[in-house]
Order: sequence, then C-alpha cells, then structure tokens
Amino acid sequence: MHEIKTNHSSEELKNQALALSVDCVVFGYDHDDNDLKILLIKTETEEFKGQWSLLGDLISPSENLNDAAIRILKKRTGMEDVYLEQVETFGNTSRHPRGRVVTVAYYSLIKIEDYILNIEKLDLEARWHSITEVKHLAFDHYEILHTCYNRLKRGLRERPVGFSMLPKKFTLQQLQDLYEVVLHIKLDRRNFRRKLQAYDILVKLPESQTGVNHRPAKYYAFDQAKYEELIKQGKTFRIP
Amino acid sequence: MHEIKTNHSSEELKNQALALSVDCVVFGYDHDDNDLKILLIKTETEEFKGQWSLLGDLISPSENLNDAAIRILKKRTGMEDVYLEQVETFGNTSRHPRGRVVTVAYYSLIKIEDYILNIEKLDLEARWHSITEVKHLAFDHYEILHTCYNRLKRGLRERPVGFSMLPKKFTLQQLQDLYEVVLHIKLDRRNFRRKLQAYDILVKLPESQTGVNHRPAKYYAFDQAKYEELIKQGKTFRIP
DNA sequence: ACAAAAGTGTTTATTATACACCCATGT
DNA sequence: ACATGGGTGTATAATAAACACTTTTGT
Repeated sequence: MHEIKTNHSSEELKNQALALSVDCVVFGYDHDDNDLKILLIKTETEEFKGQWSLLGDLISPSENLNDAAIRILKKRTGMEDVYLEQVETFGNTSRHPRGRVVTVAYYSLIKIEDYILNIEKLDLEARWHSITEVKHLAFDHYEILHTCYNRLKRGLRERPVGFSMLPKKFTLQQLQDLYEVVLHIKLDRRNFRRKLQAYDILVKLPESQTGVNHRPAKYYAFDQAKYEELIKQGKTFRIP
Repeated sequence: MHEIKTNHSSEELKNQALALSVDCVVFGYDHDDNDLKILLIKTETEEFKGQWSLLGDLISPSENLNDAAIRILKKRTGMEDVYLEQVETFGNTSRHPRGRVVTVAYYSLIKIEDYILNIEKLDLEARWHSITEVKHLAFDHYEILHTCYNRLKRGLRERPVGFSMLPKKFTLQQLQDLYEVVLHIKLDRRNFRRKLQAYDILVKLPESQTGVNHRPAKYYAFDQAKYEELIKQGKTFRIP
C-alpha cells in the first residue's frame, strides 16, 4: 500500500523529469439540505497555503491509474466500491509551481451517509463543500472541478449514475430532487415518474417512510440487472 | 521543435521512472470509396516489429499535451489546423514492454484530399487503412482506436465535427454518406436534409457538381458562425 | 379538521419516421 | 430517349410537455 504524501519537494519532482498524479472530484448528494457537495482538503503545497484542493496524489510507476484513484479515495474517505470515472488529463506545463505534473482527473460519486459513518471511526481531514460556494481552488483544480461537474451532469442524464449518490432505498422525490439540484432544472413530477416507470429499473420496496407528518412515500431501490437488460435490448436511458 | 523518435531504448524509459506519450487516432473520410480510414505507421519498437501503430511520441517535460499532439500530426501528415480532441488516458503498467509509459489518446479529423497534396511534397511514412480492415495493432493501440472511434461517433451526432473530414465545399449526399459510414446506419435522405435545413448551419454555394452524367448536386459549405449562433440560442444540434 | 407532501391521467404540442415521384444532366 | 442520381412534401406515429385534484398520514 502506498502512503499518500501531498507535499512534494521541488527535488522530488525534478528527479522525475515529469510526474503524473491523479485528482478526484468526489461528489455527494446531501438530501437533508438538498445540495450537491464536493469533498476537499486543505492543500499542503506551500505556494497555495490555506487553499482548498481536490483529493489527489502522485502515482507510482508500478501503479495503474484506476488503482491510484481507488487508493486515494480509500485513504481520504475510508470508502471502497465508489463510482469512478476518468474524465480528462490536465497537463499544462505551468499548472504546478514545483515542476511538471500532469494529472489525470476522475470524478467519483459517494453516498454521503456511508461517508458520515466512516468519519466517526476514522480521522479523515476532508470536508464537504457546497458546489455553489466553491469559487476558487489551489492549482487548476477549479477548472478540473467544473470539467468533472459537466461530465457528471452528462452522466446523470445518460446513465443511471445518480443512484450512486443516494441511499440504497430512496423515495422518488429524493431521486427527482437529486436530478433537479445537479442539473439545475425543474422537472415535472408526473412526467418524471412516468418515465422511470417506463424504464422499469426500480423495484418498489415493501417499506414506506416513517416519522413524517404527511402521507409517507414508498421506498424504491435501483435494480442494476434490469438496467442492463434494458441496454441489452438496445434501448436508451435518458433523463430528462 | 522536437524531433519524433518512436524507438526508445529501455534505458531511456527507465531513466524517466515514468514516461508520458501522446497517441493520435487520425480519421479521414474517403469519399471516393465511401470509407472511413485511419492513418497508421509501422512501429519501430522491436517487440512489435512489423505491426501497425497509431501516430504517437513521448512528450517532453516542457511541452503541453495539446502541443505534443499538434507536433506529431504536423510531423507525420504535414498538416496543421486539424480537428483535435483529447479522449482518454491509458496507463496500465503492462501496456508498454519497455517500461511504464502512460499515453494520452487524442482523435483527430483531417480532410484526406489536403493530406494527399502533402504526401506528394513530403516524404511521409504513414498509410491509410480502412477502419473495418484493422484487426490488430501494436501495444494497446487497437483498444485506443476503438475508444476513439466511439468518441468520434458520439461527436458526429452531437457536434458538427463531420465537416472537418469533408472538403470545404461538399454535396448533401456526401455529408449523408459520411454520417452513414461513420455511424454505420442508414438515413432517410429527405429527413436528413430537412433536419440540416432546420439548423441553418450550411450555406448553399453558387456552384454545382460538374462532369457527372446526372443532375448535378449543389455544393454547400459549413458556416461555423451560424452554428455558434444556434448554440448561443440554447438550441441543440443532434444527428440523427 | 387541517396541514403537508404523495400519488396519479389526460390532453396537447413537438418531433421523428415512413414513403414515391419529378428534375436536370450526360451519353 | 434513356440512365443516373438530385431534389422535394405530406401523412402518421411516437415522444415530450403541460397541467390539478385526491390520498394518506401526523397533529
């Protein structure tokens, strides 16, 4: 297991004529305040002291790209089996003040409440930030963030990735709220439900919400096998 | 200007603990035989002797990623101002027999007839291959090729990139043939023309085809400014 | 009984698809 | 005159969008 070290000296970077890193934009959907959040850490690089940055690290010559991303996520969130997707590689010669560091950007989706369980057990330094409040990050991370956000928005419309940010059981309203917040659009409740019903990728659970002072909503779960069946039949998934 | 050298010794690769390269999948549409082609060179890497490979090279520590792609294209095709898009970074530790080489894959679109003009003047080693005939390439280039081909297909449907593979003036039938060959689908001529007319991104030129023994087709040109106007109005381009 | 969010159908507008005949040119 | 591909319109089907009332629970 590699140790993560984010504060690399100029010497270390110069010795590798060119260094490669992985940076992860970690998205989570907070359904308590209905907000899309990203996980950031305070950078340890002197030149950007005090600024927030993405979760990243140099990759070792013996490590695959995806494995590096998984390692970083495991180290910073305690979580494995998160949704992960390579987005773009950023390699401007001027992007790192200490030398040439090319970085492969990933976005990752996690279920915030699973993460919450972990921070109680582990001593994790990362903090959630509302994506709307992030105005500036260390390095070119703000640009990377928005490239990844655009990719997430596309993924959400074209593939059932949203479920990776929801609890295993969720209400249709929670799902719609997620779509509305991430895509920044308003959806019609009846049309949204009809479309999901047509895809037949959700299973209705026998449980309902409890402790709400209104009609309790039914819980649903995403059925990956049914989704794959849909795709195998050449059908396309698209919301909205 | 960097020189391209594709046959790197194990020593050279080991000295950079990790090396970064750029590989370009160069697509061209041959409207004489209505076929999508890719440009390949014979690899100089001993382990893959005699096999075809993508156009690529190591990138220097002082060179931006896009600039490396532009340099490779200029060197191998004599062409500048080609359409270029980063696709994905391939970094499996085992992908290069001589060491760790992570490669950033690009796809590029060129007008074949402009290229033909260049090979008469320059001594270029690359050769066109029909994409349907390529079954195997050196390294993991076959996988890279198909990842880029999928990206091209998506781009063609969602953005007006096809024009980068056609002459400046073209007939509507040539444009439709390109879509049919690249996407591997059959389109209805009337519906295709109606949709293009609706987008209003083509200008009809005063010229027509000559030397054909049937009713000559009108020539059209793509109008980039009109396309940008369309997008600025929040409209979306999609074919089919 | 009231407040609060869940759940549910129908009508209309938009977009996509299917399809066949006349036109202009070269031989 | 005939062969060849170029050019054009209309009807139907499918999909998306707009819209409001009833239901269930807790207080």
